[in-house]
Amino acid sequence: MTGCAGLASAKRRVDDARHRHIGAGELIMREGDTPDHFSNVVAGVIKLTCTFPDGRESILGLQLASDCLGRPYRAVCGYDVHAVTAVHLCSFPRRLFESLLQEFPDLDRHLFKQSLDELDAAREWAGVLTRHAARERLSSLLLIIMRRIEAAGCANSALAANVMIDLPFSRLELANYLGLTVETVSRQFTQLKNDGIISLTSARELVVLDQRALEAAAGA
Amino acid sequence: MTGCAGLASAKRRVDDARHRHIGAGELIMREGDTPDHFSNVVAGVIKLTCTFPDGRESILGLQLASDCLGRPYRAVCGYDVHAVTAVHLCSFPRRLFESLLQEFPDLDRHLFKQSLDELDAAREWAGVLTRHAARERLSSLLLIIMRRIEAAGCANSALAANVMIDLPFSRLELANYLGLTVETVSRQFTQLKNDGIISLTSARELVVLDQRALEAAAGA
DNA sequence: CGACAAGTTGATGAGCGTCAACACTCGTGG
DNA sequence: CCACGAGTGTTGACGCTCATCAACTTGTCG
Repeated sequence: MTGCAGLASAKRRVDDARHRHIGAGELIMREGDTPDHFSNVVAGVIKLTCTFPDGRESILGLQLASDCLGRPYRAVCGYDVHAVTAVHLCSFPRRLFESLLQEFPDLDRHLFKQSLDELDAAREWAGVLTRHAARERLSSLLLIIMRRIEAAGCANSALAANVMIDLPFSRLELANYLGLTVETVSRQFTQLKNDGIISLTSARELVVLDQRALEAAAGA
Repeated sequence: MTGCAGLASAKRRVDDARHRHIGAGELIMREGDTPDHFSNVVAGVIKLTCTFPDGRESILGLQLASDCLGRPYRAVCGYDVHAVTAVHLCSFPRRLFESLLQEFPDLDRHLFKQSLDELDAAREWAGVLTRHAARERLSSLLLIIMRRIEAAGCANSALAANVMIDLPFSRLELANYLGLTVETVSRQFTQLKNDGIISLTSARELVVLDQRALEAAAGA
């Protein structure tokens, strides 16, 4: 994974790129905002959420390292954006960024490709959410997180050894992402544990003991 | 809505564009295919689905008129593609299309913008699916279809008059899209009818009598 | 008219939401 | 060092919603 290589090289040529550090839980953008900056996620986890009139919050998607925040050709933001963990951003003024896009077609193409990948991910997630069973949903999410960890490049995971996952999410966030309640999420965790599929070292730290079984539990 | 204006103008300059007509229910692409054509949807409704080992099918997304089928920078298809209604496509050989993209930056930008809109739609849909109640889900879907009908340009709907919806989907397809069963979908329809919110003239034809109430039922 | 698919309705049970009590962690202050 | 409290996670009991299975109705095409 070369990540946002085009962006990075363009960045070096531009003085105006600003680094921003954001604490865990902080609000980055609100629905309806028209941010004047375009950012690249350097580190951390970001959640895109919407809040319903009844107070429930849904997590619509995530942005991880090398993902982009904000978009060309569209100013307004369609959802709330929060930092889940501490986040490190690299920001460009909007106008500068759009001129960069014209100057560097490769950059434009890279962003296009990346947004198509995000589209795939969003649709895959919609597919997970159509599966009713709580166990299936949680297992699917764990597998997706696992894959992203692998993609991030820890070579040892290719050994099919037991993979350790450090969850960036609270139980409530998991529930909001899965369309379940905290209690149900918790119960599914202990069930997966009792079935010997995972091992919980702490609330946010777990080890996948049996990947095959986890995939079976995900129903795919 | 000018639709795929750039594509259309490019099309006129190209002999190789082929028109394809596909019957309702036919398979257009299978997951894993590497189609050698890139198509623009002229008319009809297309569903993107995936089938799970247990036989259940999920609808991941839809493509309507002016949407595109196939994508630049990625050959393999991640899901099955079926015609829901009769479909009219306008297809370009893949290589030709990719050279067109370089020749016409406007076209590239248009497709980029469109894919970002699709990303928004996919995330919005994920948000709907996190809401548990069957009534909320079906109401949300009806509203989304309504909006798309309006966007397609029937001026009279702006009058807030009763909107007629001609569903392209069977009950089973609705169920697969909503993550519910046929029976539950059917029950929700009759409940919305009994509540005076909609009126069912036939299984696939309904009138929205009270849009406000439908929005309330959607929970947003 | 008959046969098959599609849709509706009913009865029943399982799974998840809800409410409530309890356990654990962490930080603060006596 | 322990006491206390707030925040977070877990477990239990119960009710409601939706999936399941089944019967029936409607529509469509030969």
